[in-house]
Amino acid sequence: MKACSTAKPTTKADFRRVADVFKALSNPSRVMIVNALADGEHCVADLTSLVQLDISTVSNHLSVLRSVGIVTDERRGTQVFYTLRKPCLMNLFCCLEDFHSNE
Amino acid sequence: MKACSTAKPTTKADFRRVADVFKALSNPSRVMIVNALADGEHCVADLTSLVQLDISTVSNHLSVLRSVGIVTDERRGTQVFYTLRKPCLMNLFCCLEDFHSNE
DNA sequence: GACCTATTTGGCAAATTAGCAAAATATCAA
DNA sequence: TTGATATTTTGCTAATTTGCCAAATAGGTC
Repeated sequence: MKACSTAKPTTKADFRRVADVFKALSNPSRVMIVNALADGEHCVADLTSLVQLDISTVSNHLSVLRSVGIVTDERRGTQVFYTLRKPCLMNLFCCLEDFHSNE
Repeated sequence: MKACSTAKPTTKADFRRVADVFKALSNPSRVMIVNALADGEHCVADLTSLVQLDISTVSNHLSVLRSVGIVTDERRGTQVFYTLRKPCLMNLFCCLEDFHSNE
C-alpha cells in the first residue's frame, strides 16, 4: 500500500534488469524453491528432494536465483544453506494467485 | 503487509501457472509496457511509439500479457485500449528495484 | 585418504524467442 | 462500396535459450 521509496525504472538497462529478475522466476522448479524458502532457509539436498531433480540441476537453478539477488547462500560445514532475500516476493504470489481463476 | 487471502501454490500446475506469469514479464519491452500502463490505459499505437518496435510485434507482446491476465483490452472505435489489470505488480517493481544496487 | 555435499563444466536436443512483413480483420466514414 | 485507419494474425527466420544429466572438480569433515 505504501508508495515506492525509489524511482520507477526508466532506462533500457533498468527494464532489462527487472525483466531478468522475472526471467529467473519463470521456471516452475525455481518458483517451487522460492516458495519453500519463504518458510525459512534450506540446504541444497533438501531442495533437491523437494523438486526431485538431479542435484546439479538444482544447484544451477539456485545459481540463477542467486545471480539476480533473490536468494543468498551461506556455507555451514559441508552444507550450503539458501535464504530468501526478498520476502516481498511472497506478496506477489498472493497478488498473482487469482490470475488463473479470474473471469 | 496483509496476509495472503488465498492459499500458496502447491500443485505442479500451480507452480507452472505462476511461472508463466513471470515468463510474460521476462522481456524488457513487456516490462516497459506494463510500467506505462501503470499510469493509465494506452492504445496500441501509443505503446508502439513507446517501445519503438513494429506494431505487430507490440501486438504480440500485448497478447502475451493478456494471455496470463496481466492486462485487459477494450476496443473503442478503431482503437484498442489496454489496461493494467494487476496494479499490485507495481508494488513488486518497488520491491525489485534495489536488486541490482544491493550489496 | 575416504567420504559427503555442492558447484562447475560440457554437452545435447528441444523449445522458445523476438522480430518483421504481409495478409487478414474490424471499425468508421464518406 | 470504397477507402482510411487501427490492430491482429500468420508465416517465417535465425538466434538464443532452455532444462536436464553426467562427469569432473572443489570444499569441508573425520
